[in-house]
Amino acid sequence: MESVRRATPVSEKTYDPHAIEPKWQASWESEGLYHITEDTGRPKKYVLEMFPYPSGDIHMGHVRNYTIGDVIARQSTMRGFEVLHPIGWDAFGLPAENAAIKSDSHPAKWTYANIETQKASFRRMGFSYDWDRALATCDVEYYRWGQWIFLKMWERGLVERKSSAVNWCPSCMTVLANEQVVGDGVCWRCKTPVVKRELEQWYFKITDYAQRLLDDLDTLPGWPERVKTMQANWIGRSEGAEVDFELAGADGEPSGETITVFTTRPDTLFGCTFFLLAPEHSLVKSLVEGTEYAGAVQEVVDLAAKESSVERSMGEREKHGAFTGRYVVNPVNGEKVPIWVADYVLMDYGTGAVMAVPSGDERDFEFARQYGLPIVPVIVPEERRERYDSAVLGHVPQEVDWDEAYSGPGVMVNSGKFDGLPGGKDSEGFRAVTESLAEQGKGRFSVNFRLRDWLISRQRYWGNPIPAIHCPTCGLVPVPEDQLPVVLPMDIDITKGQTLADHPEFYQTTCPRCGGSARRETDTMDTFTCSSWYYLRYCDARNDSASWDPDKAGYWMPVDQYIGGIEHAILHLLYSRFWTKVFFDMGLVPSGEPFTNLLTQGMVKLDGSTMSKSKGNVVAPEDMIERYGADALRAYILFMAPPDKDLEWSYEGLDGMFRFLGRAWRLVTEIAEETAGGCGVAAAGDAAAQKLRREMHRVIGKVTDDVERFQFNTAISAMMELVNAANAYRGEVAQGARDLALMREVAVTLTLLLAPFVPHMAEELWRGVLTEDGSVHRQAWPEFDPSAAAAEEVELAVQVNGKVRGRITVPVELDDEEVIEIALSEVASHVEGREIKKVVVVGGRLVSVVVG
RNA sequence: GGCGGUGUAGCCCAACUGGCAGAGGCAGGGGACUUAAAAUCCUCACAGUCUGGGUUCGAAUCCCAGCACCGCUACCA
Repeated sequence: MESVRRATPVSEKTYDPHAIEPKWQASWESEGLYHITEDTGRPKKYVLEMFPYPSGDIHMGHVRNYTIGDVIARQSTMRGFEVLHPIGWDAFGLPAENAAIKSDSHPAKWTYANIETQKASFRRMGFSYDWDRALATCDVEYYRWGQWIFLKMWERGLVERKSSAVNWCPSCMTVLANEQVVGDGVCWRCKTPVVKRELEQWYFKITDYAQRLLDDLDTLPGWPERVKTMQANWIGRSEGAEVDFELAGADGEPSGETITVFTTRPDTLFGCTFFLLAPEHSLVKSLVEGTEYAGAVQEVVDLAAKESSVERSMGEREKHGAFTGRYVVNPVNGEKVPIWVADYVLMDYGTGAVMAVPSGDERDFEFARQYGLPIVPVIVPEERRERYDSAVLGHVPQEVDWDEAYSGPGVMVNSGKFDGLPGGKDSEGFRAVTESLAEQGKGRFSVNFRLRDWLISRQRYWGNPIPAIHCPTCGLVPVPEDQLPVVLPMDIDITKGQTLADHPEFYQTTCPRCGGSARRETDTMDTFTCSSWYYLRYCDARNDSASWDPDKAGYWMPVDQYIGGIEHAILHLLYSRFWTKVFFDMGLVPSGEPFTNLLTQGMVKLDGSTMSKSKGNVVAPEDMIERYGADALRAYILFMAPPDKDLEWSYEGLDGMFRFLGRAWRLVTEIAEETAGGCGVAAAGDAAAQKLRREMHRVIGKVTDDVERFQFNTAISAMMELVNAANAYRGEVAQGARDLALMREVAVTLTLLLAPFVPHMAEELWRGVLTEDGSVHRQAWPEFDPSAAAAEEVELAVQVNGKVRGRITVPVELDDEEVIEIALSEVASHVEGREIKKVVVVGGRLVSVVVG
């Protein structure tokens, strides 16, 4: 093959991102290229990335998140959709307060300065946002509608103020929702161990929606399975029964008082050999007061209180318990069961009381062994029944020769009239025992959820004020709608750690109901309330008379593609689903689910660990933009790995991406020069041209398909192949003999395919180099023509007993029988004299011959 | 402990969901161009898919049993 290498190019216009990127960013903005409206007649698509917290400079995680969204948005536009692609800032929150304290500034100043910094970075990245819809949740024009929503929730009975043991972060000096206590019992934001405090707080009754939140996960096929699993686990639905145990008085006689427990295994009730109360249970004190048991019980209570304030250790914790000296009566057999206090019983799950069945429950088993309590087998595998059945033994065994509890299915023994029934989760015995209890009024089928109400009040300044007033005569009074917004005052001395509770001008007010003097609520709302509806505000961001116009939400919602980090699998994504269901019930949105499809992107790592300032292993996006330009960074972060997988940063790889962009640039510019004098008419072309044309169409198909499946890494590699194929063609066919029309088509196609990935470079190639009209980002996506991609001949491998013994090249239109004939003659020497048992033809791939 | 993910060339990653293990890139070797270097271009080698079984004409892909690493979760009755 003759190597027809160009000499020094005629034009020395090399790829220079620093010249073209700012130019097009300014141009797009002045043209209003990304400003969108509702009434275009094109189908809508809502592409959304989780909005950032304005923490300062952007990091690689942002780059990845927003680049993925930008490619989807841009390609969707080219494919004919009217695309809503907005951005904003989740701007309330504690870091602003902390930073302000440190720098003797104001949270607002810090926040808005950071927003400007990030905005500039996003512009430099070339993201196609409709800036006219940008918002910050700390803008009063935004948060006033959060207050309005709060009032609507209140009207609907979804707001509650109640006292209970709550999570308190001593570092953030505020309470936290359960979802915000992460990992090993630490604060989601500052990682400080959380302590329990009994406090009166504001809640949203998300538990009212527990069943719907669980059920509707099934309506989300476009969500990753693991996110749905995590949410289902968090909601934690358990089917079981409530069982009422009557408390025996101190004299041992029935007291008439009952304690109800929740159990998922009512079939094991006959094996209940002790009864447990959580240390925090309200009955504990009265049961032991003045008795010889008080001391030991108090020790357990004190230990538990200390435990929860100490960082919990990994793995199993040792169990502690003490007998109270009192008994309950087992409703199925009237037996007296001792009541113990145990620190493995949680006050905030179920009723805080547990029927302990050591033979069937791992924890109870351990506790029984530790304190020498009896273990009565009640569910045993059928084949071992005789060893434990009182009907055989003549007495009820009080001990088992087991190393662990048996919680699997089996047959009921030592259970009175239920003996012989199958036992286990959701078994016949499970139902029979519960029904029997129900008949006597001592129990009932019941469903229990792990999910608890969402604690939304925060004792912090930089948040959305809760629109409520405490009136000494009227009690809790909502701020009337026409008195909204409750404006967050700016004149606060944050360096002294002041909050609204230190601001009399704010909290001194009058009761809207009776006119008397009253105190305004000084807590602010959890920042997750702000992020629970921002995607709706984008639909109608400048509305100053409503949170949003339901018609506009009806047009854009639900979000077609949502993109963000897995860390919000429960937090933000659960809260947003909850609010959307409330809005749906209010008729404000068209669907009960906010996000139809969810893509959770992986982390960006360096040397195997996540980048973080504290580890000092951060690669700053701004530095990379400065060196290689935004386009190379965008393309590279997509090229390294599929979007949902973690990726390992490599500087060398970015070099390679920059080289590729340079090659693509050179290819298009050289073709532009070569075809500057006209292209002539497209000819049938020689073999080389045909090959290039096929390759071009194959790549169109591949890139289209890959973008649809979010396989941006392979989409980019396909574009590399197209560049390689075009260069091979130019190496093969001498200048003057080339098919100019085809080359021009390749250059145009490549530019269009590149456009969503490297928007600045593609725009410069389109308008500047190829001198085409309009913006490349308003062009139609290249049409894939399968027939143009199809080859006339295919090469097939011929296998004999699984080994490749030859190759044949056949016209694609040959039928299987003809292919087999050619294949057999190709491998005749391997088949000769042996019996052909089977021949398999895999179209376009291979022929497999099986011989005896 | 529970749930989930990943394991393919020195490295990052592909493989039409059962069909010849390699598309692309990085790093490496060789070459062209250059007085030289950089840049650029051409070219080459390298693994039999974590291990052990099984199903199949055929397994990276499906099944079973393990191993390793990484997430999330965890006394939820």
